[in-house]
Amino acid sequence: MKVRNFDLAETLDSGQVFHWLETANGSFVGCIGDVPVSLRQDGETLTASGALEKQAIQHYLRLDPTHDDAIASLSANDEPLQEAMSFCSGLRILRQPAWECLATFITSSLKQVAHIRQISLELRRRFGVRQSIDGHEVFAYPTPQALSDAGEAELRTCGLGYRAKSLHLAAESIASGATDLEAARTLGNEEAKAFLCQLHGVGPKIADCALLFGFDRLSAFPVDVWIERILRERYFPRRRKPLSKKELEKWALKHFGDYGGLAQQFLFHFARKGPKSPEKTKG
DNA sequence: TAACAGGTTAATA
DNA sequence: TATTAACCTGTT
Repeated sequence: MKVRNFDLAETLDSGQVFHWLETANGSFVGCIGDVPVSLRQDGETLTASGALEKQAIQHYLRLDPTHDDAIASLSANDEPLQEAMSFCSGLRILRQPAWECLATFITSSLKQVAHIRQISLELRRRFGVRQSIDGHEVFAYPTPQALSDAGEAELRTCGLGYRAKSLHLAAESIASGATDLEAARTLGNEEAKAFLCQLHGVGPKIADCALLFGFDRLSAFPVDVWIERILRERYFPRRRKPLSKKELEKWALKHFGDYGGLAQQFLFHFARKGPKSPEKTKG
C-alpha cells in the first residue's frame, strides 16, 4: 500500500512499542495483537505479509486521515514543536492493544529502552503464544491469565526486579475480572487516568503512556525525564525555580491541547535522537 | 567500582 | 501538600 508522511522504522523505534525485530533484509517482524506480521517499507510503499487484513494494519499504524488532521491542528506558532516535527515527520502514534501496552509500561519504570525491549521479549518468549512469519519466530504478548498463572517469583526470573509484583498484581486483577480494562474506554480522560492509577505500580506517567498508546487517547501527555528536560529547556529557559513534574503536566495539557500526546511523541523523539541529544553530543 | 536509569509507593515533615 | 528513601537489575 501507498504511504505518505510515514516512517516505519522511526515509528517502531520511538519508545512506544518494544517488540519489533528488524531482520537482515530490513523487514520488521512481530505481532499485531495475536497475529504474526512482517512489515517492510520501501519509500512510499509499505508491504505486509501475514494473515491480517490491510485495514487492521492501517489501524494499528494509524495510516488514516485522522493523523493528518491532528498534525494540521498542532499549533503552528510553537517553535520547539515545529523543529521536532520536521526532524521526525514520519512518526505516528500506534494503536496498540490495551493490555499489552499497559503491561509493557508497567515493566518500564526506571529502565532504558534496550532493557525494556529485553524484558518484553523475554516475557513473550516465556509466556506468550509462539508464532511464525516468513521463517521468523515471533511471540504474542502473554495474556493476563498467563502472567497471573506464572506467579510473581517466576516473573522475577525475567529480570523484572520489583516490577514483577506490579505486573503480577495487574495480570491477576484483570484475569480474575476484578478490573475490566475495557471499562476505561467509556470514561473521560481524567477518570480513565485515575482508573488506571488504581493498579499497583501504575502512576501518572505509566497511566498516560497506556492511554496514549493503548487507548487511542491522543491528548494524554506522559511526562518523563526526557520530556521534563526538553520542556524546561525549550519552554521555560529562564525560570529560576524549575516547574515541578505535576506543574509541567498541567501546563502541557493546556498548552498542547487535544493532540498533546502526538506533540509529546515528536518532542520526546527529538530529545532522544535529535542533533542535541545526549548520544549525539557525547564524545 | 559505584552511580545511574523513560517511575511508583510508602513514610515523613 | 511537598520531599525522600527504597525498590531490582543491567549498563556505563
